[in-house]
Amino acid sequence: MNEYADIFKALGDVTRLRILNLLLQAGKKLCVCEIVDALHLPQYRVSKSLALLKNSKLVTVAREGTWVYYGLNPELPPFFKAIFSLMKKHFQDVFSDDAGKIHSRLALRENGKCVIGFKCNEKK
Amino acid sequence: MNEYADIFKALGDVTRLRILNLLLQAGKKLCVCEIVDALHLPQYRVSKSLALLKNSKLVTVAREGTWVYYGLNPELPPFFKAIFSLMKKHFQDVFSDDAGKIHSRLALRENGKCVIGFKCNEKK
DNA sequence: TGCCTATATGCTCTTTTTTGCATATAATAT
DNA sequence: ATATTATATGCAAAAAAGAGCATATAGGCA
Repeated sequence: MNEYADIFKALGDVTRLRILNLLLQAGKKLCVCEIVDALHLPQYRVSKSLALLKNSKLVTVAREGTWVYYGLNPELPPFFKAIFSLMKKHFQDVFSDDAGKIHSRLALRENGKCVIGFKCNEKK
Repeated sequence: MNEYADIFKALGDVTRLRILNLLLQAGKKLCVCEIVDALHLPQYRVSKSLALLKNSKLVTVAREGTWVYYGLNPELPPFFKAIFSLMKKHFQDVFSDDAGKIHSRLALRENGKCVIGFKCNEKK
């Protein structure tokens, strides 16, 4: 199909937008349980959204032991890098709760690493 | 759902992206037959894409007699205006044929108005 | 080895989107 | 009216996306 359409399609979903926003606002790689906890969404849903974002090359993955960290792909074409910086700026207000939650969650890290699982089992 | 996700979804389709690109590169309102001609797509497909873009508030419509002109919505929120200017810049290369075609088509206008229908009946 | 925790994925059901065709509407001219 | 041209839209089939649940995999540790 078309590279640009595909990426816009990947952006056309609230869960995925919220995940990307977390990564943007946190400014660092996040592990899956941190995202699950911040978004209050079922784990399988977060994992599936992350899988799609990874297929679209928007995020990259790095496993560290049991934990898996996702980060924004630093090798994105300039066009989408520009869109990401727009999102970073504008989404602060749109998903403001999420940003707060991820920051409290990040405060629980030890030596910069996630050491707890997710406490949130809410089905939304 | 979510305003941003909805608009990204509207951008997640090649036909719609190509239409928006025409509007961006032309810098003026275009009538449906001009778009059909430039994109070499069936008329119903262009009309349906335009209808969706209109529902997403990305474009506006103005009928002038038999002809209907579509233009970029000047009242978009700043976030999407910014995305549009990114698209205008970057899509010049991506859909370069389209831009050439719409310019030759626009050369056929008289007094700034479209005076011919579409000559292209191609099914792709 | 076996168990626990973190994460991924297969499967099914449901909902949305896309595609194509045929037809409807709208405006103009005869 | 009727015909013609421009545009929109209803409908049905096909394809794709989303939601939920259950289960699989993978790594760490007893």
